[in-house]
Amino acid sequence: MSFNELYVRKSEGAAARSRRETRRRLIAAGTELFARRGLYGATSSEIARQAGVAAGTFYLHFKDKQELFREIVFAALAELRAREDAAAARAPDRLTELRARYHELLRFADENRNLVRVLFGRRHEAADLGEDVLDAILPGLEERLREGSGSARLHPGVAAQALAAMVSRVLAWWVEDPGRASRDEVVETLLRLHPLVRTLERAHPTEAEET
Amino acid sequence: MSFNELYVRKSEGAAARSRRETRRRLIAAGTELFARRGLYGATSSEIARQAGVAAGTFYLHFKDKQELFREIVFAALAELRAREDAAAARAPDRLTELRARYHELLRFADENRNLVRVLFGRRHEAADLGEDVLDAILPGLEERLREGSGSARLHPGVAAQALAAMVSRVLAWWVEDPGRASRDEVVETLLRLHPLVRTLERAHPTEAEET
Amino acid sequence: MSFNELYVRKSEGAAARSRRETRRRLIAAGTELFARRGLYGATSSEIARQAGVAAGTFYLHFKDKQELFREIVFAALAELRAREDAAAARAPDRLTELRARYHELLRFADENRNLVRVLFGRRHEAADLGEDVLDAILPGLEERLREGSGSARLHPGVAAQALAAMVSRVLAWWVEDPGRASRDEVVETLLRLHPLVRTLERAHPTEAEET
Amino acid sequence: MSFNELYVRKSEGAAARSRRETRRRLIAAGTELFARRGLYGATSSEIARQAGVAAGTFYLHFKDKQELFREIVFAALAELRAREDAAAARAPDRLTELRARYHELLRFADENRNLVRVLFGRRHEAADLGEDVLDAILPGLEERLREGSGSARLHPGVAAQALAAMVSRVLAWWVEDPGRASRDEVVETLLRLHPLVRTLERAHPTEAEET
DNA sequence: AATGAATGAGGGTTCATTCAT
DNA sequence: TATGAATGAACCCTCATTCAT
Repeated sequence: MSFNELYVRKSEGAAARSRRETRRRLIAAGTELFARRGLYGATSSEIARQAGVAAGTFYLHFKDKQELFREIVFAALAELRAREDAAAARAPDRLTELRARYHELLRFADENRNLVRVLFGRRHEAADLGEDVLDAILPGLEERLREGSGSARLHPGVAAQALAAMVSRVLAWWVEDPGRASRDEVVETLLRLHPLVRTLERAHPTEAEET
Repeated sequence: MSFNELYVRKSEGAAARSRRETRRRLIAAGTELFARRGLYGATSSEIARQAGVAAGTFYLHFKDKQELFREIVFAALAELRAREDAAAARAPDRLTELRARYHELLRFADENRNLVRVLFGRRHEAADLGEDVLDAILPGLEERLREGSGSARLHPGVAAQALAAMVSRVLAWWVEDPGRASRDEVVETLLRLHPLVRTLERAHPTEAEET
Repeated sequence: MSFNELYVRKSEGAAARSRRETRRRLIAAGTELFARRGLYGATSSEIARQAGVAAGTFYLHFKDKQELFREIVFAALAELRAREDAAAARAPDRLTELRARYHELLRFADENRNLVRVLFGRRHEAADLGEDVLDAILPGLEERLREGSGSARLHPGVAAQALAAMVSRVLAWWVEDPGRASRDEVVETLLRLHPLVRTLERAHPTEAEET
Repeated sequence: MSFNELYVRKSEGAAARSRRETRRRLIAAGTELFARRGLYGATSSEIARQAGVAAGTFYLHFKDKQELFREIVFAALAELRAREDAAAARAPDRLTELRARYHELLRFADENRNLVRVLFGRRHEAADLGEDVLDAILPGLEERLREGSGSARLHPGVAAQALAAMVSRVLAWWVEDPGRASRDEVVETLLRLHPLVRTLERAHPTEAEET
């Protein structure tokens, strides 16, 4: 029995490993192809082929094309958020924190261009998914804006939409050709455009203004 | 001959009028259906049906689905621009001009919700088209930013992307439910977030700041 | 205008005629293939090919495979019923009427072997459809049995099921090879097995019994 | 050697027992799923899963899906026949025997509703199998009818088909909802409809007629 | 110019079956 | 003997587009 068990265990391990590897390759292939051709343009068969597996194998790992897409998007979002939070944790004040977040964001984008294209690029076919992604981001954004906006004439809902769009588009634009602007230029420009930085600038004019 | 000519002319006129009318209806139907279902979701046959013509007629007026889409998008853009310029012409200074432009933009959006959805809504399947649209808008934007940004730490390319994204998204968000914010709130928030207004504010702090 | 109308009319007529013809051929091909391979075994493409049209054309005429199947089955049922009723109308008494119905049924079956195979053959994949077909037949059957059964120990529901099964199977069996029994033999055997004929026989023993 | 032999035997015994158990569970799962979803609707993987084994295991026990289906059907048929014969053995005359057979049949059907659905229910996808099943039943039936029908105007082939269909359909109908008719009602109705009972009734009018 | 029936390539998806472990 | 990941053929169906009328 222990023999059998061992055999079974080993076998399961190999199978499971193979399965995970296949899944990983499907996700990688999906990320690239979705980025290149969009949700509609990419076909499940092509993704499978690029992953080096048969067409049917796709459906052993994902219920349908949408599911792979979701998976890719949310995994990316989660990683991004984690990295941003880690970068933010070390910041002494809010302006520094924001700058750190943006730097991290740019670094992440640079390392995951395909992902950025899928997430924020034109050809935003995320369809229903788009809702979910934004619903996951916007409320927090709005909240922070509401807290921080003070007496300013800023409508938090409007500002949240504006901010989210601004950042996501700049990102998508930048990864298309990072030579267009240095990381610092992008970060500093985004900072200047951030609704709350105006307030921060007032509080610490020397730091933000004197360049 | 002149008789015949007259007849032909008249006949051509009627045919041409009928043709133009068919085209107009196809564009109207396309606008609505693209807005409702997106570029991929809307089918050429459905557009034809909604326009009250046969499926094949579609292709007498447009090379393919993309062409109708282009047509709709650029016609809308042109009208929008004309109205904005008209509104801007009467402004005494740049802040007032910008405010007038935004107000006109919001009015236009309110009157053409479907168009806004097609142009800027999620499900931005404009695909290759998106490039063209933005290429048509962004250079001017960038130019103006370059002129106006003065010594500020703003990268014009980045800021142009940010601005375009900000405005287009806020528009798309607002037309989904105009009750979310008053027209004034939207305009004023967008103004506050505009890269150049910060500079303007500095120049004329009383006007923009004291509310 | 009358010219145009005429043209249009003629054109519509030709198109409509062509359409009807295509539909007719799809139905014919479907009847044969469903009979030969069953609902699952027959493929929409094969039906289209056999009808001499492209695969997609199938779906211009029928929502899906099931719909063609339904169409075939109910059209056949309707025709059968009409012919039976016509045959029955001339009968002076119930036994004669029933005999006439059975004779007409056999004649119909002989002329439409494929249809009989589809309707009653083994490989009864009519699935949900089967319900509808039987629901269309059984209630009337049961009603007549209830009226006619008199004091006999017959449960009308059971007898209705039995009768429907008996007739439909015999039909399917017979058309497989009509040489197995003469039309008269089939009719007379079915008559002898009919629940109500026993009663009738009792009433008029001479007519039904003395052979 | 005898030691070794013993060991091998014991080991084989355990393996064989396990194998038989797996097979038993596949058959049980197959019976249920074929009844619920039909031959096409049930998938080999689903049957394996319900049996608690891996997909591949299915094919260690059965050449293919059809084979399991055959197995189920013929095993059921054999059991049914055995029970019927046992019940019939105690009968003093043919009418009593037939009544006993029918009662046993109903009892069996009630206890094995899934089986009845597989065997005789609509969605008769037994396909080629159907032939075999009926070929196994009908000849005997026909023979008995030939013997018993005496001078009556009954074609034995026709009557055999009719009888088989009648009984199998009534069974399938009844197990769907046994509340539709009592066991006695079903049996008595079937008896009245049996080709030979007419003759029997003539012979023993008191028993069969006077109720 | 308009019609609308027809085309046919191509997509997503399923599932019976195989085979390395 | 059992596992279960993988295969890949096959199917249903959609729709942009063509073309005879």
